[in-house]
Amino acid sequence: MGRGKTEIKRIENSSNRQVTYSKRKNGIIKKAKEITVLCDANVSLVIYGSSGKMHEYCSPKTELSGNKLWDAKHENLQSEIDRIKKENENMQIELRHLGGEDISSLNYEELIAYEDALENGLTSIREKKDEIPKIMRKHELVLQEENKHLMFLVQQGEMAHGRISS
Amino acid sequence: MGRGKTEIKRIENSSNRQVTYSKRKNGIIKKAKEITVLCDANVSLVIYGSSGKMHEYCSPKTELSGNKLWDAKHENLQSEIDRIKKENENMQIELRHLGGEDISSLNYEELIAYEDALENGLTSIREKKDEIPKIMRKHELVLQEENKHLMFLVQQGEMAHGRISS
DNA sequence: ACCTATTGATAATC
DNA sequence: TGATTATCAATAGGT
Repeated sequence: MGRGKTEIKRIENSSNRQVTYSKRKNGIIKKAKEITVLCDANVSLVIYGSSGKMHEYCSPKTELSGNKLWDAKHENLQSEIDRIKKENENMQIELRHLGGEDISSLNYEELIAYEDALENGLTSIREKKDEIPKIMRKHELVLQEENKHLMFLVQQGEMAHGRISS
Repeated sequence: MGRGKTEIKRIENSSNRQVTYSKRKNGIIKKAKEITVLCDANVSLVIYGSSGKMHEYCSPKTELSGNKLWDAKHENLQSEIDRIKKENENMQIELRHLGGEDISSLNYEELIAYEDALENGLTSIREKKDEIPKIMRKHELVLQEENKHLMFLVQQGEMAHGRISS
């Protein structure tokens, strides 16, 4: 349309192409708006010009179920990632500090705090560790008792069947 | 366009609306294709008719940089979140273990490993901690020396001006 | 669905 | 860029 029929093929002249792009982009957006109003339709339209500029149109109802929703979701995800990464980093630093690494930057108070934390942890771990042999010993004793009992029952059983125990 | 000017407002007659929707939808998709070819543009277009049917057009290059890319990006982000969360959780558990919490489930070997780790960390931290008073002491000595020097200079200056030092 | 009068979009030009 | 206009393209309404 316009002065002379237009073949649908790439416009080689760069500035012509830019002009046509701009005009037609507006045309499409206008039509999108129109069909939205006329027909109760929902339209989500994104146009990337080769110039790099992006234009978009979303009909009102689509705004929350189309691309923008995705954008929002994206941002949410990204910010969640950032938050978790931050958390992660802090924990890594703390773990390294607890391991005695990268502690040059710590001041005296921080060092004492870590010392306390490590001592407390060590105490708890050692308590638990030292409990275990005792528990194992208990289990051993219980098992030994049970063994004795079982052996007694076995012997009784054999005697009741008139066998001679070996 | 057509027989009589068309006002841009909702078409109340349902079947007319449907017909117009269908025609204009095709028109928009055609225009989208045209701008794609003519101007090297990328278009992502989704139209939801009120009838519930959805139509879409993506220019070839957009197919990988438009909605589908977003989908992929979503998946990437989601999996990154999962990965980091996992990492996070592990670190939290380790931190708690190092603090002597939630250690009931640990076996003897693990307890010993934590004990070693805590001892090593404690050793490093204590070394650093014990260094600090020494460094401060050094600083103090240097400052004292400097003080002495300065006082000497002050005294000399006062004498040169014929004053009597108090 | 097809047809065509008519409006709308736009290519060329300034 | 923006405006103009001759032309082509899209389409509203009728069949």
